[in-house]
Amino acid sequence: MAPLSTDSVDLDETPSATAHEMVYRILRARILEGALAPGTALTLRGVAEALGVSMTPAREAVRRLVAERALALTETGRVAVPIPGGEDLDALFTARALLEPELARRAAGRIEPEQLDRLRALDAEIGPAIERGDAGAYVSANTRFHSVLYAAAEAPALLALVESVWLQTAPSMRRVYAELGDQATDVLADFHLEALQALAEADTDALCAAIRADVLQGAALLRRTISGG
Amino acid sequence: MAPLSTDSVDLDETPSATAHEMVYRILRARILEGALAPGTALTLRGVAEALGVSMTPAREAVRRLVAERALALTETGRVAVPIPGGEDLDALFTARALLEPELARRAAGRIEPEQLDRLRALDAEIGPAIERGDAGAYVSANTRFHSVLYAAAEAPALLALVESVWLQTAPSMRRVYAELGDQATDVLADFHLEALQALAEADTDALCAAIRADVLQGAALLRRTISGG
DNA sequence: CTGCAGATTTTGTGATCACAAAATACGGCC
DNA sequence: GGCCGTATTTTGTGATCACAAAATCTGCAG
Repeated sequence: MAPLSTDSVDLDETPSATAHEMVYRILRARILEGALAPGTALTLRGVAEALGVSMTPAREAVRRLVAERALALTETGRVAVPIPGGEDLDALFTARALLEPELARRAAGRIEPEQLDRLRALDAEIGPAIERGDAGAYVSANTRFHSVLYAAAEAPALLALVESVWLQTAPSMRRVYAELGDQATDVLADFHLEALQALAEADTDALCAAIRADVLQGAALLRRTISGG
Repeated sequence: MAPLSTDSVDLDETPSATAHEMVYRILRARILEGALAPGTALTLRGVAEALGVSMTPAREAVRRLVAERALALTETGRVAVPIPGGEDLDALFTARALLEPELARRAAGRIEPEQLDRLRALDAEIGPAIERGDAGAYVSANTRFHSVLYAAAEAPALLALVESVWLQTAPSMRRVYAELGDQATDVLADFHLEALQALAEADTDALCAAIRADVLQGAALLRRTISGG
């Protein structure tokens, strides 16, 4: 139960002060940055103790993540970070490739200059994260880049679908980028820059293409890492 | 709390005998057939009493459905069937139009003759349901048709995404078909028949087209009903 | 009849407990 | 040393309770 702490969770946007929501946010953030490796086992009492709450809110937060497929139950009711197979990951990236360009399309018309600045700032975080080999920071910043962009789409139902997919792929992607190490700079084309340029020029089609390429690059990278070992 | 009963829920495929799972299945089935109108309020104690369990499993089942966006929380923590706006429904049908052809594509190659027979049987249920004006039975059979087809795709991650969308659209669609009444026979083209034929001929592209047309027809119908009143 | 202030009831939240099943640890046996 | 059966511990499940906030009801004043 080591990798659970309250720091680095965005407590600013915490409208609800309920315990189970706090537990949910912390666990979710840990999963999204890949801090919980695939296969990691969790226990309700462990989560509860680590976060200083009783079993009830821990249970609710964990079960919520199970419903979002971020966690999975064994046949006997135990909780663990799922280990998606190659086919599962293929399906998940297919979903991303279908849904994210649509979200980008909807975001293109509504994005505010302020949010565009935030995107630039997030993109600027990514390079350094790669260079210092911090896979967690990389995956995290990468996710937030997409998240901020899609928030502008004002399509919460679509965003929820995509976020469920992210939760399922993040633990595996963390491993991929960790194994990549310093080769990352060579292998990864920066489609985020293309996306930013397309946004600045209000070129919706180019934006969608950049996002799609970004997703497909992730899928290809994953496939390579799985088959290559 | 009237429209909650244990009958007509498929208890055959009930591997888990936990109380919260039973509650979840019953509520889910009710939502999918549109038995709970948009805006319907639920209470944890009400659900618990109606189904003969304590608050704990009722809470877990309800919160699970909230996580799947089938139910929604008000700002004060109350639970209700959400009332999606026109833009929400548009986004949800866009997601269906993107994801379901992909599921159909994957199902095309793997479907067994036995499952094809089940599809035909389900399709045969739909006509009579329309004629006797049973919107609930129609929506339910329709959903099961798609569900059985996509189950053959063996892509649980994709199926889960689509099922979450169904849960969000079903209450609204029930209203649409109910208002349609006996006009349904005239308005609704039977794309399921086209899909079945494409499956029999192993024509994957035709199957995807039929599924896509089926989804888009639903979207158009919904738009018409919303604007028309 | 309408509007509002207070009392009452309803409702979600979280803690605690008992229980059964599963996982683990232990010890003896071959 | 390896293996299996038993005892212990761990763990999820579900029930019950206390509490606070929200919603509803009640009755009075205008």
